[in-house]
Amino acid sequence: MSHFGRSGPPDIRDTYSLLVLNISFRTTADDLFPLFDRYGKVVDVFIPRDRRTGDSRGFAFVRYKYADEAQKAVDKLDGRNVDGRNIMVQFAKYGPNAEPVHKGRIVEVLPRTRGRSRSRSPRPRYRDGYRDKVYRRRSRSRSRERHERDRYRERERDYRRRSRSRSLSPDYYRGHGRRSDGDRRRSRSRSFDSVSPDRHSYSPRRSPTPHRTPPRDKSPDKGNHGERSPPSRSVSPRGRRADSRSPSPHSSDQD
DNA sequence: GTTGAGCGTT
Repeated sequence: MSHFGRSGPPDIRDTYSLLVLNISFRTTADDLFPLFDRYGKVVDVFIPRDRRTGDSRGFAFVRYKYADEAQKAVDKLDGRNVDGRNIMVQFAKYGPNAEPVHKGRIVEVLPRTRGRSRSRSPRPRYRDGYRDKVYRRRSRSRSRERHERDRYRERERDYRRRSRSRSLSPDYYRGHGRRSDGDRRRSRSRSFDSVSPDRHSYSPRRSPTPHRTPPRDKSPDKGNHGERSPPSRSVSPRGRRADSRSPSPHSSDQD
């Protein structure tokens, strides 16, 4: 993977994750590591990739050991041109396990409310004017949507596979599940039978569709047996020999 | 050969 030869997350006990966006598709973790390691102790650099193609998704996660170094890297590497692309470095908002992240650090969720939980105002953790350069375009690429949907679909598929099939609600089959062709065909046939029973009740021996004239040039057994007729005279009753022959009929008429 | 908003893995 994009790790340092280690499988899975190395250690996220006290690491600060930075989200690096707008990176090139060919930028690897090895390319970002020396760049980010210059501003602090980089614990791990991870670049999510597609499980099918294996291509980078265009963003990476850089985990620092200290918050101050991470902040410095954000302030320094944010907007820096890397591999011909201006990257956007910011603190990760969500952890790998969908856990809330505060300042790049995974917030420890306490099972029990500590005393009285005072409601804190959702003040922006970022400095003023920071999000001004994070705004993106409205339109998105359709190809990305397809990838995202595939990812989610794959994730759902994996979840379904692990989960019990009996737990699936009937609504799932009603919405996504597709009836077999037999049921659908039967349903449609019944509908047609109810609407117009005379339309589709045609005798099999009867041929409502007359056989179209078969190609004459392709049926040698039609009547050409024994008598060979030159295609330049007998055939083509309409008289299109001009096309069959040379574009100069008056010239070849001599022969 | 392409794409370009976003939040992560054995």
